[in-house]
Amino acid sequence: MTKRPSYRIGDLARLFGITPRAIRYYEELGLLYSQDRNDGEHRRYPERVVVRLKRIQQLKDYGLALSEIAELFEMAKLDRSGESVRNQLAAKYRERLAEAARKREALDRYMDDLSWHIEQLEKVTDFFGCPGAACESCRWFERCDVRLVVSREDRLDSPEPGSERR
Amino acid sequence: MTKRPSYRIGDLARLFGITPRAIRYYEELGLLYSQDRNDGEHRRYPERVVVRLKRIQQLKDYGLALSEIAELFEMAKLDRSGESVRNQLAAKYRERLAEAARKREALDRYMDDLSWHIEQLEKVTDFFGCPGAACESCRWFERCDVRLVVSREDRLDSPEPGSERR
DNA sequence: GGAGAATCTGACGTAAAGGGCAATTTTACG
DNA sequence: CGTAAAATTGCCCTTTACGTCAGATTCTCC
Repeated sequence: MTKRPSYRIGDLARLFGITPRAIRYYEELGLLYSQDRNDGEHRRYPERVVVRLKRIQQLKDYGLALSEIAELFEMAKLDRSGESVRNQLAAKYRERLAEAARKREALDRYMDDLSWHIEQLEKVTDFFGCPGAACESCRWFERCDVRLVVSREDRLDSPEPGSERR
Repeated sequence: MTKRPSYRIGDLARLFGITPRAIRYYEELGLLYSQDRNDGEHRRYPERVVVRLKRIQQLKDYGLALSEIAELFEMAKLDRSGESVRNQLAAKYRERLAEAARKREALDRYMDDLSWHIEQLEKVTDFFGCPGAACESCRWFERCDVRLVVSREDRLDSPEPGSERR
């Protein structure tokens, strides 16, 4: 009967800035285990779960879904040496890293595009003439991707869709 | 009765690499309008919607939710001059840009972190001893965030949670 | 032992952007 | 005209990570 300190669900929730519901959910998914208890008794968590929760948060932050985290933990149970867990985890990390790199590039392009559009919005005086008549004199014409899809004689896009004016 | 060419839903779908369902959904959200028709008739879209769809895809790519795109279009209807639409759009874009910048920074930190963890995984031999005994001699100790939360005498986290072995 | 706080279980709800039927109709083509 | 392809409406389903009750029970503290 070692009187090791144990946590109540609310303590953990506060400690990690999450709700009890989330913790129960993790437990439901098998990411976490509370100590044995009988029906209706409040959960008690050993200190270990603090590490677990921290790890869950880490992995979550690194973009793993809870199901993936569960897999890793499952694997860890079967693999006392830690060898394949480590490999798997490293693989996942590398995967995420590559993905992050892609995202970064996309983000860069995105920002570049946004900047361009902002600039354009500031300079283009005839908003509804774009795409349309304004294209003729548009200095962005070559970069414009709307143009590609639009035939010369098309007019304004915006006002009144199928509307009454004819 | 000008016989202007009009699109069928499937044409548009193919043209934009989306499904007819998606197009109907856009229409349902008021992002798109087809020409008047009676019950059960197939939808016909004027050429204009090609521009619309292109724009929707652009805005979507730029991270706007469909609801936001709808807002913009709504605004455009009320504002023939295009002035406030332009401002609003520019504001949204700037917002997205700032957000993207934040994301980029976060992404950089994230990648840095991931790299570190990968490196660590490759070097740390005692996976389950981390955090735990291995902390004493861990060369990453200072960067470790698990340590912050773990008391000295805590042991392995991974194998067997509340388990049978004692 | 009693008040009040914390927690329990169970079930349903949410958001976003469509996906996937199914039964029926419309349209295009030869 | 007959068929086959394409569309129609309506409605429920999906995913993820919880949120949000509600009513009952348990814990803590005085």
